[in-house]
Amino acid sequence: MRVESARVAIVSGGGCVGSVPKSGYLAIKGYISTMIRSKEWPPGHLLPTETELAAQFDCARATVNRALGELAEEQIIDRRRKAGSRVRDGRERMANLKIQFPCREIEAMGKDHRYVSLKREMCALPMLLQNIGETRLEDQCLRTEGVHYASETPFQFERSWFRRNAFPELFQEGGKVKAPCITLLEKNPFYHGSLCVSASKANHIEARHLGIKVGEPLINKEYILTDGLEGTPVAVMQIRYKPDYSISCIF
Amino acid sequence: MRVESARVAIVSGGGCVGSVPKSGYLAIKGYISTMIRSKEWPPGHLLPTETELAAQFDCARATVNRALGELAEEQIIDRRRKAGSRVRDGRERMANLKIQFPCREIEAMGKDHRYVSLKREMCALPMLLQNIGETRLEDQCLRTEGVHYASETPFQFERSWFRRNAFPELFQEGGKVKAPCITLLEKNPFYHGSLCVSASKANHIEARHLGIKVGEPLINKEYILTDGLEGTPVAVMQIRYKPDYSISCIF
DNA sequence: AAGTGGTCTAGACCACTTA
DNA sequence: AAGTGGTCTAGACCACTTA
Repeated sequence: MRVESARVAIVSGGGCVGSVPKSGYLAIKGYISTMIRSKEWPPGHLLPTETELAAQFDCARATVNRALGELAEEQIIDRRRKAGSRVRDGRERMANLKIQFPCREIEAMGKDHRYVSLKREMCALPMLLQNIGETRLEDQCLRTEGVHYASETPFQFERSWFRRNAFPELFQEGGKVKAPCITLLEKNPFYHGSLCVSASKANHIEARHLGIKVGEPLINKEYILTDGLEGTPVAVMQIRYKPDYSISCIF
Repeated sequence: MRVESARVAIVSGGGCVGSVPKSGYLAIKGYISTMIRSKEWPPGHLLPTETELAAQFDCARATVNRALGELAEEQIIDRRRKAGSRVRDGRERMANLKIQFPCREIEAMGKDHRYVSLKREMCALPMLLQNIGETRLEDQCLRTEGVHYASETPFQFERSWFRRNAFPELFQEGGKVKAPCITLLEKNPFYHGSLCVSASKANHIEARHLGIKVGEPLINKEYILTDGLEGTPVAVMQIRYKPDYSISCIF
């Protein structure tokens, strides 16, 4: 009975077609979304208080609080104590971008993943892996280059650096060399870090191994991975894609 | 007293340094995060039930439910009724990417935004703006080209298409031409849509207006905007950036 | 000082999923 | 049939912010 009255409020309030909310807090969320997206409540508009909405939907304030909390997390509204909830100006939005390491990205396309190692050498710690304020620079680094194949087609050129004391197992490998990303994921599937997307021209090595011409545009992803507990940067992965590759997301 | 016991559990449970949770549900969240990120609970591990955690932290089950609910939303754990909560294998992550229209992106850098219109012409509806299953193709389209300046430096080359019946105001403009994105944001700040990032070579027009050489790599963003209430595609914006531009996010 | 959101409690009923 | 998570209630106390 109570839920029914909320549903009626939605349909009459905004004409939200085809989305029947299953439960109370989603009904409230849908009603408010509709009011905002139909511009009945424009940016800057002050929403009713939680208490008022609870009365309007004949539900507990906690239910309203959940609905408004999710809308705030989705950056549709701004909430401040005493000041109330306001419709945001929607000029900045967030989209969800999927983060996938090379091996996983190829598997997700339904293709076989194969890694061909081109280079493995020790080097000094690059700037990107140096902690801010860090004085001990004695730590060594493994620099790798290799190509990831998606079912016999070269798909990604990878150039990476791994801090030695974070990945001792990478320095003990003999025989067939595994893709570095596989070792990473086996070690810790919950890395945090940053991703930077840019464009560059293919140099001779990249062009040869990706099967394109020198100077063709490449899309680059550069991951900087940090250790989950301490936040120390432990690895840099630079991944280059042929120009037919693109990155998509919805918002 | 109750909160205190939860805090003790965190510190002893995982050695989470420097992050003192302010309230109960964050304490529980922090404890579980630490157990997972320290690999004490590996991927696939079955978490205690909500009831067990509520007893352990001496709090209500709703408090545990909030903590677990947020961890599920962050894709750290998977939750299923009767089956319980399990640690996810972390091979796919999500990062938040900021969506900013050209004018807003330049303002956010603290620079002045100026738009120079290069072309405005009518054309047929491009494929990208055709609704799936749509039969009425009589709708016309405005095609624009222009450059966005960030304090006198050309920053973005924009090529866009706007469905006429969605943006009648764009077709009535006289005098100085506003940047299309400004008209869009004034009309509706809450567009949904998709973003596709790719790379290409600068052609003559793009190179001349961005002040770079023909053939230099560009980063492209292509937005397809849909109407908030009906989901119809109403505009396509192709934005090209010089190769010194990059897109960053954290995860 | 007063209003508003943030969080928590103790209990409830239900939905879903597995055994 | 039984266990688990999903959601809701009615009430409470507190934190923050504005007037």
